[in-house]
Amino acid sequence: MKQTRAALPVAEPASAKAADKALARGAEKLEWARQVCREGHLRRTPAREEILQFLAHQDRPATLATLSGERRIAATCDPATVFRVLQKLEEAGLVRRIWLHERAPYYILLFPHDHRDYVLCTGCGKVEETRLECPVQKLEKEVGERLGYIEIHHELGFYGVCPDCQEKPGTRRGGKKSSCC
Amino acid sequence: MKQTRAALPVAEPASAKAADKALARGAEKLEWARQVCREGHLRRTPAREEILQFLAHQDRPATLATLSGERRIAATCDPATVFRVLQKLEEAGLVRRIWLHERAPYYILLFPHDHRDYVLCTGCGKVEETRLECPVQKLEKEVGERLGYIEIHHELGFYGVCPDCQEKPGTRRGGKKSSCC
DNA sequence: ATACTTGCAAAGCCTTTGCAGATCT
DNA sequence: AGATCTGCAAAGGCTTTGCAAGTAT
Repeated sequence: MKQTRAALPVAEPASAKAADKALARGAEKLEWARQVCREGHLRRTPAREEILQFLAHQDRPATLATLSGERRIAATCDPATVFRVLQKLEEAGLVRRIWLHERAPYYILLFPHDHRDYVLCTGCGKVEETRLECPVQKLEKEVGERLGYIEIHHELGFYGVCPDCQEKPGTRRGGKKSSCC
Repeated sequence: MKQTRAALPVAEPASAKAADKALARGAEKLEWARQVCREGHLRRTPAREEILQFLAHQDRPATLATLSGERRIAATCDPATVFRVLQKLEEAGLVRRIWLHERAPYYILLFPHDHRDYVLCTGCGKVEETRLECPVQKLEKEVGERLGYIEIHHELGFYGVCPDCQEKPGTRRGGKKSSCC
């Protein structure tokens, strides 16, 4: 499943308008992230800047390999640094590590009120976001009350075979993964 | 977070009656699992038998380490065998590998119509089941239709700080994990 | 000036695999 | 007999860390 590790292509926005919007949103996130860094007394370094830029403009979880492999980040710093930057960002509450379907952790930016759920292809490992209303948010409170947990959040992942993989053989459950996407 | 790796204690049923019920359900699952194995022409070996017994009576995901460490399984076979047995069971559709909050995969038995959602403590790593109605099942179809995926399933995990960890220091986000439970 | 960051290289942690011998059907 | 399993030991893949040098404040 090499594909999972390679840089995930950012989905092409449907229109120029949508592209503008996505860019604006990315800029907004980036600004927020810088602000939080400042408040957390994290120094502004090239590595952090590049990583935050990437995360802010990427609407899906990224692995360490994805990040380290991304051209601009790779040109700026070492993979170990990427790891440590993410670690710091996590401590600062900017980033969260989640586990989807691989041994490798995925990282997401925790922009406020920006919860997303994902769909993963069990064939090729592609990750997309559902773009559906998430029905679980309100359940969190209930879980907390019944079991006594606090500071609750959730992660919801859908797993299935994507259209591309459906056309290729050898992609089914338990079989070896294909590399279509 | 050593606790995650050690054998997870099976929750004490509230009453003798509940205990009986849980046992009966475990037996039912075990019978089903054996049946599927037979149909899949998987040989009946001590290792498989022990592992299936454990999974059938355990209502929460178990890691390789948990399984390999369990007394009866450890006495029966080698960790590499546990790994391979689980691999085979996964291919046969009896077991699924899921990723919760650690690099290590968790394994669950896929007893039909037995979907569960979990709550994980970000402090100590404890895993419980929510015992709440899962509202996501019906969303699966929608996700499939919109994005063209087939053979969809989902995994939903809640993350928070459990009651035990709330009493201990150093358990908060980004901090080092405690070992209370 | 000094505390935080980074690169490089090495260490770790678990999973995963090869192979020869044991087992199940 | 013949295909499957298993143990042991070694290989792998990625994350994680130590240390000395570099850099932001």
